[in-house]
Amino acid sequence: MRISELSRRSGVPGATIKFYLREGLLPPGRATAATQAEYSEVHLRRLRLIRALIGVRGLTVNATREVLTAVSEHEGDLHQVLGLVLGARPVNREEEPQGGLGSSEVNALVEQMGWQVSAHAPARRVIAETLESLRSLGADYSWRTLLPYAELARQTAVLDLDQLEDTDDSVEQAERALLLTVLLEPALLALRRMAQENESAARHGD
Amino acid sequence: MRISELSRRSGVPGATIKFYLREGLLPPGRATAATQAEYSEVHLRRLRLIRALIGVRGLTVNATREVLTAVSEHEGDLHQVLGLVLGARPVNREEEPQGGLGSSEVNALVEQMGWQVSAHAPARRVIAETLESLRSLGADYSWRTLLPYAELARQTAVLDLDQLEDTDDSVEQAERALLLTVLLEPALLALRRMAQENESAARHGD
DNA sequence: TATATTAGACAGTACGGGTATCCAGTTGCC
DNA sequence: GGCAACTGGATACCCGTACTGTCTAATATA
Repeated sequence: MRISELSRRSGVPGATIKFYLREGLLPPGRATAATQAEYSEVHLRRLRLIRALIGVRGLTVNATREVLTAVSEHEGDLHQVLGLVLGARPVNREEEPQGGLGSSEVNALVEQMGWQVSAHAPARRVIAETLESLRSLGADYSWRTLLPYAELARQTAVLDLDQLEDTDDSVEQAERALLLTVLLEPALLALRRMAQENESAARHGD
Repeated sequence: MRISELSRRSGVPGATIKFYLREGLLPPGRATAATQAEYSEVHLRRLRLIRALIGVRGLTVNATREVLTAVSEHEGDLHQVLGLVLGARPVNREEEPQGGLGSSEVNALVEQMGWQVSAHAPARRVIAETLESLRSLGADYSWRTLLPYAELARQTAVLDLDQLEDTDDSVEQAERALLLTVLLEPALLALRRMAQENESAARHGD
């Protein structure tokens, strides 16, 4: 398959495919001559995955590359792949040393839940930041407010991991881990919003 | 309070405050002369909210303005405010007419849950898109796969709405609705990721 | 009156995510 | 073998977003 066919079958403009090749998101095709390369079904699949990560989820090109290379380097060790995927931040902001006032709250939350979570998990930052923001806005949120949410998150994670059990193929499993952890996120938020609308309607009549 | 004090107390650069004023995110101060305006605590509070929406959550300036004006126009009717807030999309893409194959799936899901959700809720699109993406990638996801997630989303929404009950002040309530629906989202995803890491560690040893 | 601020307008910047153009090399087909 | 059509790769360019810097006339402050 040449680039034009890849473009036609994926719906992605040729120029954009070249851009992804340049950026290292898509591995180069097998070169058959100086101006000719052969692309496979793997490329097509990868291309669709890239589009989903960038388009459906809002990952940046950099974040997408990091996730993809991490997954393909460690395919086989599901736990490790998950760890790498979980490290990906949707909106990359500069890495500050951390040490804010909210991080001890996160520790309390993690401890209360009995969770085993690495100390440098970006998710810790996110929660600390959110708590700090909420408080700077006057809301008296603490880690205790998040506890029931954490319990629901735990149940969600059980659902997630269940779906990874019934696959043996390591490549398949790695990709599925990606889909579950990263691609499902907008859908889960959307579910919550619909549930909120419904709950609000139920409580305040219509 | 003049702009420099507003800048100092909020930590936001003066030039950026002027930008928000220009963009209509921040209402203009009370003009005392041609080159003098007076800002209040309300401005400070609003400014912090803007920063949280743009910085912590990844809202665009446009989305932020829409949400803020919607909230301040309808403060008082919590259900309506919620509806307006829920309409805000994190990553604004152009509104296509919709009608994809996934939307009937969303209908099935909503019906099965017994939810009352408006037909034009953006969340429907998000779920339909996600389902279509997942399937184009070969995963055999259907609305049934999402059912248990929907149930957890319902429980989350109950938590959310509970927290809005114990406030009478309508302005306070509107702002709290904003915080809960919009600002809490990254934290909820972060909780899920930590729970996934923990669950993965528990299942596959360490 | 001298100095510092200020509001507001406008131009410029940095970055992300692509597009468009060009060109030499290659292929298919008569 | 000749020629149009296509290809891969490099470079330049474009557009939107979120600011940031500079300027100016008016005002405040000492």
